Amino acid sequence: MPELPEVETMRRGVAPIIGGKVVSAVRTACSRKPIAITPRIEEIHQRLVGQAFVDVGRIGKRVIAQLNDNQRLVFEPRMTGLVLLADPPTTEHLRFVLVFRQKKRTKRLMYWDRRGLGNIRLFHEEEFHEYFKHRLGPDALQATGDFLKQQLGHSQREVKVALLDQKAIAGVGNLYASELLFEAGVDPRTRCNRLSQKQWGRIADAMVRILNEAITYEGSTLSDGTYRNALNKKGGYQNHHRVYDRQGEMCPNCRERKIIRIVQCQRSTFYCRKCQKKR
DNA sequence: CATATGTCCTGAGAGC
DNA sequence: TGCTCTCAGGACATAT
Repeated sequence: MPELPEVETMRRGVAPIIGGKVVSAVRTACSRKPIAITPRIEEIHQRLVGQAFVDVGRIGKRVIAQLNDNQRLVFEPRMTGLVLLADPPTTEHLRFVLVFRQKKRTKRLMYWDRRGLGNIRLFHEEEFHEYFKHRLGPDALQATGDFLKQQLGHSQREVKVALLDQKAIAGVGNLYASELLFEAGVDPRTRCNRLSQKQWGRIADAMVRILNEAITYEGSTLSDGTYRNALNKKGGYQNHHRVYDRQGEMCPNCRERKIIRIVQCQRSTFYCRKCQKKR
């Protein structure tokens, strides 16, 4: 499930290769029910062919490829989407292909998505800013304690649930929410409006630290093996998770209590009762 | 307005 | 073996 570190890894893999490249063709490629692509593929083809990519950026869990006429092509992988340069895990779930023809060799940027819950959107510049203005908060790597407190400090939601709200802060998903709250020593069930300034500071610090650490390992490839970097290689951070999917194991911090699993908003949360106490 | 729930989708794994 | 059922969860639509 690509969250910020996985999407950043895809971005880093793709950026140096497609920067400056001119699009020669756009294709959909899938026998399955098509994923959401906006606008229609014919219009995307007409608007992209002949344009060059000038930058590949990211906000939260989206890859944002910018063209020289300021259009933005946005990939949102959601659960199982991958942005790839190398051949995908299966040809069956390949959904979208950009072709770059150079002198001799042809390069491709592919979007592969097993479950097909992701989407691709092409925006004009103003359209892009308008669309995300009320949908996405600042990127989670920019988090500070003051900002999180200002955004979420009055919410009555449990903090782990609130951290998944992309309008407040963009990039934290279910896996890294558990990991960063463990790092911060905060009980995931604590209501946001019960958290102290100091705790918000610890949460922000842990957020930036954990996400960056996961980026250095190129993200987490879980037991289903779905997530891959742009070259179709597995990430390595799953071997460094402290709590995620480790219920029943001893807490790596106190080594006294076992990690437990609870459910919040129909999603799994993992934490240590001793190391993550309220207040 | 804030918060909670249902929905999409596929494949892995459990249970019989 | 082979079937059916449940579950995983990101973001949005709809309900409370």
